[in-house]
Amino acid sequence: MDKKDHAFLADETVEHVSLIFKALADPTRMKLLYLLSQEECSVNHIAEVLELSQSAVSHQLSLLRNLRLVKYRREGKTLFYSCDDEHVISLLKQAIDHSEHH
Amino acid sequence: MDKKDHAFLADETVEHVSLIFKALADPTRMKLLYLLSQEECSVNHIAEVLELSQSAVSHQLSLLRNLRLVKYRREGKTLFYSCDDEHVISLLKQAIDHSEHH
DNA sequence: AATACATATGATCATATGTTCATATGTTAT
DNA sequence: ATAACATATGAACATATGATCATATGTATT
Repeated sequence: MDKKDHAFLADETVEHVSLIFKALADPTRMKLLYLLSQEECSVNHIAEVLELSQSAVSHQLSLLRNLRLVKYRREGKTLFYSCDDEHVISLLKQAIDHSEHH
Repeated sequence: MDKKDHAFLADETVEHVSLIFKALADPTRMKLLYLLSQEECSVNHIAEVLELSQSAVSHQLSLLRNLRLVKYRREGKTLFYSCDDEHVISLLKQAIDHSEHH
């Protein structure tokens, strides 16, 4: 096929999909999203469960918020985070299933 | 949920899925895999179509080969690469479709 | 065997990424 | 208002990553 005849992806699309996959590709964020796909969590709870510093969790949540992959609600001093993109969770779970079944 | 009660992902699974998503997350590799999902290509053809150096393409193909995401056949001096993991292509196409339709 | 062509590979370098540390912000209770 | 708690944020640092350059390998042709 000639270059000119090719079905190209829009740069915008490539960039956006790249950001989503980068978000999923980091082990910390993957575990974090997987955890949030199971239950709504406070920042401290995430830190405890995943054995990470509060700061590390908060930085990662900031990145995931910017991509609108997570949302939160406040209850007193505590913020409860949850997933905000079912499609991305679906991609993650498909990849996990596939990997687990070789 | 208590930490001990949690459905954890195996480290092995996390690592493997991370490698797959990392492969998909780089714009160059994403375009490369998308191209190969449409047609079998020689290394030089990929380089021309994607406007990359032969070396850059070869390095990326090496990474994709190690992950068994691509395979190749030889015809004389030329190597023809193609996709070797339909499931990963499916993940990529889902992400692209979702991104294109907002 | 010598040359040309297609591809692969190692080293180097600049940039991106994730963590930590210190500190700031926001909320509640006293 | 102050103290205590929960979370966020900026700077600094170490590691990972992707491109390039130079060169090596493998194949076909003469």
